[in-house]
Amino acid sequence: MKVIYMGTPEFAVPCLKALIDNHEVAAVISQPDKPKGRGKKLLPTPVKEEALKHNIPVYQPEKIKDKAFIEQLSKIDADIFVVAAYGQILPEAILNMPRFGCINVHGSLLPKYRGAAPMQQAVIDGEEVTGITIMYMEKGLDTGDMLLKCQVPITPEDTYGSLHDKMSEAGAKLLLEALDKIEAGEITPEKQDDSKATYAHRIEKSMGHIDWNKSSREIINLIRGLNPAPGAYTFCNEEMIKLWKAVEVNESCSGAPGEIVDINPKKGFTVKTGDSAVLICEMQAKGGKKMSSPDYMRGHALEKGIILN
RNA sequence: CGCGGGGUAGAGCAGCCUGGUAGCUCGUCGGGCUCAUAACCCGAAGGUCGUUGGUUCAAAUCCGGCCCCCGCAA
Repeated sequence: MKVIYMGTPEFAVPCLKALIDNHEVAAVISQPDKPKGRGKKLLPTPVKEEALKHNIPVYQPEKIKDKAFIEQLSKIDADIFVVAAYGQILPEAILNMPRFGCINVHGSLLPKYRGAAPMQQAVIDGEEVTGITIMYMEKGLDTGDMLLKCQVPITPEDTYGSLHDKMSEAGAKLLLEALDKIEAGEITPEKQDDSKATYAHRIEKSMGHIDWNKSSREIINLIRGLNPAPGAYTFCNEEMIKLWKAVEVNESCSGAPGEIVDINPKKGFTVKTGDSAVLICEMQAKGGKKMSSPDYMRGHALEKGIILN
């Protein structure tokens, strides 16, 4: 089929690759390059970069609602639009444009986790399974009729990062299947049960501030869900440290939530939580890179009784 | 020209302001001690102090250029 693809971040790259290998990608739409990173350098989006490798025309409208741009799109006369983490809301003029409509690759099992950060939220919530939904797009946010789903398990070791990689691959596979079925006319859209809908809002950095009164499970899941970005953090002697990996310690121990209750030069240090305690495995101090907590302790004096907050 | 921190032994850090013998914790190797330990004691190896110019009798330290890493902000 002749498709127009709309996507922006790394997550949307495997889908684009799959489309290039199996269909005709007439154009790629991605968010405008923005000054990113330390020097304020203008960086292409991952999807744009991939498209350019294959000499596919890339459009980066500031606002996709722009009338002139919409007209340009219609001239391409694509069969279907495929959207994956594009980052802008499509106006109805676009939704109604292609013969087979607009479909979206979404990182959750709808109607659960509609919204911008479904994968992070699933890990933060301690879910054991999530998945991909391919759906028709309509006016509402992630409310369209569902076409195809596949499950992706979340292991206890998974982080947002590792889940993201599995999901983007699963999404690409499912997308191809969906396109084949749509073309063959052998797919039945299924309505979402709006009463079961939940929303995963955009992740903000402040969400990473650890509340040590919470349970060990909740804290560990937060750390997992925000790894590798933007990271869960706490303050130690007024200085922010990011925590990248922690495991629960079962032995009961006394102390206030946030208090360092054990120091082990080989394993790391242990912090009291609301219900038990967690051993910090990997962390990062300001200006430094990620390191194991025993490495950190070699150069920084940590003692029992210090309160993290 | 967005703001800031940093590059010193295999790892993590101190030393720099106030130039003058390369230091700490850990690891490694060798030896000793103990029923035992995140053990303890003795000894050893391991560094062109990111790179490159400059100042100086003398530069990890002061000054300039460059490379790389990281936090914030976006």
